[in-house]
Amino acid sequence: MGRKSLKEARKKEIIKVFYGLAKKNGLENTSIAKIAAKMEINPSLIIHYFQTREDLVYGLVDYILDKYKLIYKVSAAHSKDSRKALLEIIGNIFSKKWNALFDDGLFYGCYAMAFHDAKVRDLYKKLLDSLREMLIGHIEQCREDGVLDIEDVETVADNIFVLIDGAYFYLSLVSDKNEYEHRLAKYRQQALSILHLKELSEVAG
Amino acid sequence: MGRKSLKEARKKEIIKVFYGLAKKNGLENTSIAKIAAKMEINPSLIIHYFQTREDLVYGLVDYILDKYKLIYKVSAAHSKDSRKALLEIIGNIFSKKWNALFDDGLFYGCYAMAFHDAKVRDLYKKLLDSLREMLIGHIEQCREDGVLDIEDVETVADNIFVLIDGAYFYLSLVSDKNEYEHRLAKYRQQALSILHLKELSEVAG
DNA sequence: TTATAAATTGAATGAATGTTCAATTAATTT
DNA sequence: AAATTAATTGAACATTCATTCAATTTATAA
Repeated sequence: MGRKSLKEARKKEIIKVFYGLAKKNGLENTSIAKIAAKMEINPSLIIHYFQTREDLVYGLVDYILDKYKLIYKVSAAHSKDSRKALLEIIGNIFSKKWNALFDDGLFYGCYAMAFHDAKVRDLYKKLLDSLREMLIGHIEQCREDGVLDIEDVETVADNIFVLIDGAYFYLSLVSDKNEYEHRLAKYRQQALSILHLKELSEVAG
Repeated sequence: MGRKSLKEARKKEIIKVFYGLAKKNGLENTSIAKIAAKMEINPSLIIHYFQTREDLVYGLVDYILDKYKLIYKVSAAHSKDSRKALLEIIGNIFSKKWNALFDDGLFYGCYAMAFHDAKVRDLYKKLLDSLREMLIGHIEQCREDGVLDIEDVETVADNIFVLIDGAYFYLSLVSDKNEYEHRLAKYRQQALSILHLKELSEVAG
């Protein structure tokens, strides 16, 4: 009996507001009090759900990494065709839509925490490793299906993986829209070149 | 007349202590008071030299980016031989010594600030662009000297540039020494492959 | 030695921080 | 209706924060 718990839903609400404010003003300028003010609730309610600010930040990191994971999602339509699946992933990764859906500033802000917080470090490490494994899996599948001419799958996957991180890193500073798209296209090309593939025109959406 | 100014030297001292503390505890956990305590001086002295905390942070960013620039330095010995100069740069970049000399955590922490601070953004953008230009210059020189078989210099430079950023990004999370060195070697190999060069055994130090 | 200018201290400020605890309000079950 | 459980508030806490200002110490040149 008693009232039914809103715990999980409420925690997510709080983290979303946290995310929004931190995106605008930076992680270091976003306090519990400010989140509470924005939500028009009492600061102690936030502490009620997350016992400490530290836990709240861990929640944000989870939230951010979950979003990041989406970049590697494959649509059901291509899940049977390994070649199309891989091309979709490459196409997705090097598409400008992430610019709107995902905030790089927070991604790097939280990443910086990994250097003095073991828990954050583990979260990032595990995520990145799982994404790389996923990429290896897709490429391996393509090779088995005979649609990809590659010797060392791991090395190829690794080079693409690093290309992604580096591309995202630099692109975050490019504000000119045309330059942004131009570079994005170049990086995609480079990814395909690493895979020994030509430019993709067949796979759209 | 009057006392001679220690301003610049003192500012640098303060920033070095700032750097040291922020490296250990994170940027967000390093206050003016803590820096002052570590130096056994009065907090107001720090404000005397840097008018606001904001300015102090800008000073730190400058300091960090200056260090980062060193990665691209070419020793005098190789400055006449474009091929050796390029190989030295590649060798330098993908060497583990930066792990000790340079703190990636702060680099990313400050980088995150670029997303909501125009000044920091400009500092990073200008530095990265100048480094890329530098790389283009070296590669272009090699091509002119006929020691490099490359069509599109800018694209090649860009791909290496992005490889560097991506490599640094992921390597920051690799704590196992053997894996670290193994990956580093792989990334260097990939850089040379982009340049259409074989593994370098001739250039040491 | 005296004037000068910079270095440095020390005390004080108000605002914001994260966190606590007890009290109250609002659902849901018996 | 009564009991129960969770949501939420509100007041208070000690700490820390960046910053201020006036006072003092210290070095240098005239």
